[in-house]
Amino acid sequence: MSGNPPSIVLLPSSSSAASPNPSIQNITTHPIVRPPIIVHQQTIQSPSSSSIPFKSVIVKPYRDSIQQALTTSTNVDVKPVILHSSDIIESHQPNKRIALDSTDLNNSNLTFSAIPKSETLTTLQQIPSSNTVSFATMVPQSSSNSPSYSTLRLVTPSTFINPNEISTIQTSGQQILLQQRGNLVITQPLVTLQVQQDPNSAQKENNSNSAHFPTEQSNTNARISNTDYLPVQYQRKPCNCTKSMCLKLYCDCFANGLNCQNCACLNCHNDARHEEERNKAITTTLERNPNAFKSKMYKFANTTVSQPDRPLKGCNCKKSSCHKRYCECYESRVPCTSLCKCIGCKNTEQSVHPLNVGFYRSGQPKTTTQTPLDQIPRTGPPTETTIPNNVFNMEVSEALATCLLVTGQQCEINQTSDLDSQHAILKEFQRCMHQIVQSALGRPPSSSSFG
DNA sequence: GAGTTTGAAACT
DNA sequence: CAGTTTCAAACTC
Repeated sequence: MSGNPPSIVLLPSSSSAASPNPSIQNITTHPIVRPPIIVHQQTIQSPSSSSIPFKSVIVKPYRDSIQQALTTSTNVDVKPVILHSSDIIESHQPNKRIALDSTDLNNSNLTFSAIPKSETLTTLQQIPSSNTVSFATMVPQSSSNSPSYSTLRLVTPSTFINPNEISTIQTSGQQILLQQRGNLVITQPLVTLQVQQDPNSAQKENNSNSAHFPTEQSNTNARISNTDYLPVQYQRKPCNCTKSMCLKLYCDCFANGLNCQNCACLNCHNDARHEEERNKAITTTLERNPNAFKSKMYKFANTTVSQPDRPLKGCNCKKSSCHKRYCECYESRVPCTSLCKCIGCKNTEQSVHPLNVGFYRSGQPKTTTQTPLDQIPRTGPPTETTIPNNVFNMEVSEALATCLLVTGQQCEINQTSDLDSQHAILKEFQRCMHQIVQSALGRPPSSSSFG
């Protein structure tokens, strides 16, 4: 498509009046979906710069991030979406995923920007990039006049990119989904928007909005297509509810604050078509359980102060020894705590996944060979010299490994010498570690580069 | 794939 | 609040 890139303007969900411009479809945000969660913000220079280091690490766990996005306070402005009539929205392809490597991130226009509280508008734009691959860019609208904007820190990039799958904005009935679903960006629940049709042309059911934002594709990008390389825990499991209409917490989709998509459920009301009913159910559920839709298990280990990321409840297992996925603690890969009422528990700090061992270690190093990390005191809240014990969870470990793999692959592609490759990987490791620690300390990572 | 087991959520 | 029922997922065969 030629002309201006399509843009989506997020406006408060309350201002759902039809646009005065008849050529514009009005779309309001999903009532419970908040703006993209910003784990850390970084002010960077103009998005036109191709040297922006977009690749970063989100320390927050996937689930927690989503839930925080869904339940976070409303003090950030949310604006409805405005689609230009000329915009084309691609039909929804639920399992479509996109993964990008660091080159793509560094060379593309892909950024996810924070909406500073002072900002009133945020624009979601799709900008054709110089290499003919389009990415979604979400920038404060004022950025056109401003030399800087805030950037959402992205989870580390995954390995491959399939140019055929670079369609960043999709619809599912009344939903627009931004689906960069590598293990780098968890945007779907964060930028799930509900379409509200122009009243003049509204039909009772919004079925198959088949337009799509055009996606320029590069045939020169010969990377491997693979939609299923994501770790299982990053992939959304379709629910199979038959009786709950997917409006009870039994339904994982509902419990995670997501609409059902590509699920095998029967009589599903957990979708945009039943928004009213769904909202009612959410209200009811929250009345009954104010902690619903929040992460139950995630916690900062070894901290005594109450904080939002501590587990909100414990499990109640009797027969599984807390070693089956029935156990929510086990499934969340956290050891059972004093909050649990389980019997015969074997899900202790000593028995968690090896990759999480460092995570729940209670100050006793496993070996006598201490690393500098081992010497970091592990009690109390994070300070200048300490970090929370749960920094190196599975997600972060995998993200770190992926970063290093990507770096290695790039060296291979560039036919870098072994020595230089080693150097590059070490530098990447250093950079990741720095970011992880910075994130753990609750600071925006420094923008200075290591190289 | 069907049936059973399990534990969370819902209900009383 | 405690006991029971319902539910969907995990598990077993």
